[in-house]
Amino acid sequence: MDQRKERILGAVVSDYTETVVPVGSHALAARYFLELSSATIRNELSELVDDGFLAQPHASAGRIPTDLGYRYFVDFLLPQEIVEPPLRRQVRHSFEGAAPDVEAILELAAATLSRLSENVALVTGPTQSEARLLHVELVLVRPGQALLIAVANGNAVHQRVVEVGADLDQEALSQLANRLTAHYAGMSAGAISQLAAPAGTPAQVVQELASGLRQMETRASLVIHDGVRNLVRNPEFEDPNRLRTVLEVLEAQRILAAVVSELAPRVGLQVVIGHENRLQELQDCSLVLTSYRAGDHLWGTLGVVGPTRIRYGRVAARLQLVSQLTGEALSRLLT
Amino acid sequence: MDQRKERILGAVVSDYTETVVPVGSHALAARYFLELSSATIRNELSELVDDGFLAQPHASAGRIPTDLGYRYFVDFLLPQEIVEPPLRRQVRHSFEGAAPDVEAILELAAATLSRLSENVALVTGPTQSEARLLHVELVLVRPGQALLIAVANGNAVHQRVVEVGADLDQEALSQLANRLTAHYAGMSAGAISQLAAPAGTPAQVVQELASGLRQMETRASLVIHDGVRNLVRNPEFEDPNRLRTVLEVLEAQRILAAVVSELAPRVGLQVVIGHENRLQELQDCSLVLTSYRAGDHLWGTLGVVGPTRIRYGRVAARLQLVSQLTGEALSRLLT
DNA sequence: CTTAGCACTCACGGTCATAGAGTGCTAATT
DNA sequence: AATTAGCACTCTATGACCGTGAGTGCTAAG
Repeated sequence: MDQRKERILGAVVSDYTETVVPVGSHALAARYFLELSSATIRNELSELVDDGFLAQPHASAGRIPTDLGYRYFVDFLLPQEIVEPPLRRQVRHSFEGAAPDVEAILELAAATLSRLSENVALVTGPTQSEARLLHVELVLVRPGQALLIAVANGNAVHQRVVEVGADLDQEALSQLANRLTAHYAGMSAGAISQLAAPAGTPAQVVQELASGLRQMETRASLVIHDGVRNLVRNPEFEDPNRLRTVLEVLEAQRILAAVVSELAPRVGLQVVIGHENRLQELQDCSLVLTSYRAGDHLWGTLGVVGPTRIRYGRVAARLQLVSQLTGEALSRLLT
Repeated sequence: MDQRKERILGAVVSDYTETVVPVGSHALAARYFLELSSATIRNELSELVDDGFLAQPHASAGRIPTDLGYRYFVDFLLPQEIVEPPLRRQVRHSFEGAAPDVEAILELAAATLSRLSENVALVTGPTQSEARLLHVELVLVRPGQALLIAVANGNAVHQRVVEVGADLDQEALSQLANRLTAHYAGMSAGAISQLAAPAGTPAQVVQELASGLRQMETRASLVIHDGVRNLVRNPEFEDPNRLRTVLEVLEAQRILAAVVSELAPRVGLQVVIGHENRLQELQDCSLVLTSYRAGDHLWGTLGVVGPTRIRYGRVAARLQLVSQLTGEALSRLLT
């Protein structure tokens, strides 16, 4: 793969990405290679097809990149784009004005990312490597039932109604909660389930403390998405069946969570192109993923879903901006 | 509007609803009116067009109902459908197995409703006519900052980091929380903001208590939706622009919340057909809305969005089933 | 009031021809 | 040896044309 071939591949990718029209030798010569004739470019194109980087929709059409072509482009030719400073400022500003609430920040991230990427944005909730119990509270809601509130580091709160002895009044519950706080403070889910509970603690309470902490650790099962409206603008999704296939995945929380968590990069950028997706339903799509981090132990995934001809360079730059701002916003809130 | 005309209108609505093909006099005669000739039906159809209940896509095509036609159908001709017992049982069963968590139940409701209606489902969070404070807790997260936790009736919990005096330790915070609980217990947001706070209470805490309660009262601003994948199956949304228009509303939380809360029926069924929608973007859609209630003071809205030729009878029946089960599930959890 | 009959309308689908973009190959050029 | 001009060929997209058939409205008879 010599340099000229790379330039041509790059030109085809850029051009097709913007126009969504198969690009021919003539157009290339005119738009990108004033110094070459269309015949020369034809020869190169022909070889790029042989090598699997390009394809022809039909014999007398221009070329479009294959998934392999995009892969090469992403791995070796990706232009380092930057987010225009005015846009950058504007986005930063909107994150600074975000409501101090985890959900609100995640939603802002999704909305912003879908706007900036002009595609579908995915955001997972923050995952904590190890949630530690800070505080326990029990509030009587009716005889025999109390609302258990567990607070962990990172301001995570878990609540659940539990059964308690019918003879316990609010006074007794508060005392019990204080004992539990003293007993378990600073512990993780594993430690809690191993340590014997203080005398008189209802069984369900301890169970719920541990499982609550575990839930806090894996809020990543929550995947929010935004920007489906952008998807339908792409000519490749004019076919209702294709669109439906993708929508089915996007709306299936579990599947989506599995896909994202399988791919989630701890650091840096992860790009999955078309057929590289394990999920058949996503084989017309590309994913661009990265992670945000808030503090040392808290992190989540941010991603963009679009057609394989998505503008990788631009999307990557904007994704990284949003990831950084999301991390910062959550840090301010949680640590 | 005599009875025969009504029958014909009903037949056109039913037929078009199922086939999505303009229905002609001949087809009507053959399928629904064996005793009448197509010529007679033609005369009636022609009058129904004059009256505004039907329309013709073009001069030599069959008839399709207008919004007014659907309105008449819904108001006077709607068949009382019932949900088939096996389906009913199956749905009831899935609600019985729902996780004891408000969000989980609402999501189950949305998923179920979109499946049963074969359209887009909308669900708002429960609104409380008047939230009353049950319990206050303050947890030190770092010097000068504490996590304020307010518990109201209906197991509603609000949390927020607030600024407190840097000299307060956890001990002092707990005492303060106890005083606040004693001081404000049983009060609504309005009452709290009027009553003077106990000495030594940081200003932000009282403010936050009141605004937290108000937020609990109006969790209706949360509207979740599911089943967009069903939307693209409808031939009327094959046009990407139409689809996009609707998607833009569905993805705009605020707008959607405004639409739903404006229409939300306190009781019974509310149907909005095509142009009856205030929002221009929804003029190709119909909404079918009802409310669910959990206990005496807690209620929310459930709805279906589909094309104007949605099967009103069937959707209404299924919507009411889901509404009932949602209410029951939330009641079990919250009261 | 209903219906048979009839002329008329119009979308739909198929065929056909044309235009134009694009290719691959060959031979000439540098 | 690489590049390019030239040319024949391929294939799609577009638009014109036309027959078919579903459906209508109107009229006159039952």
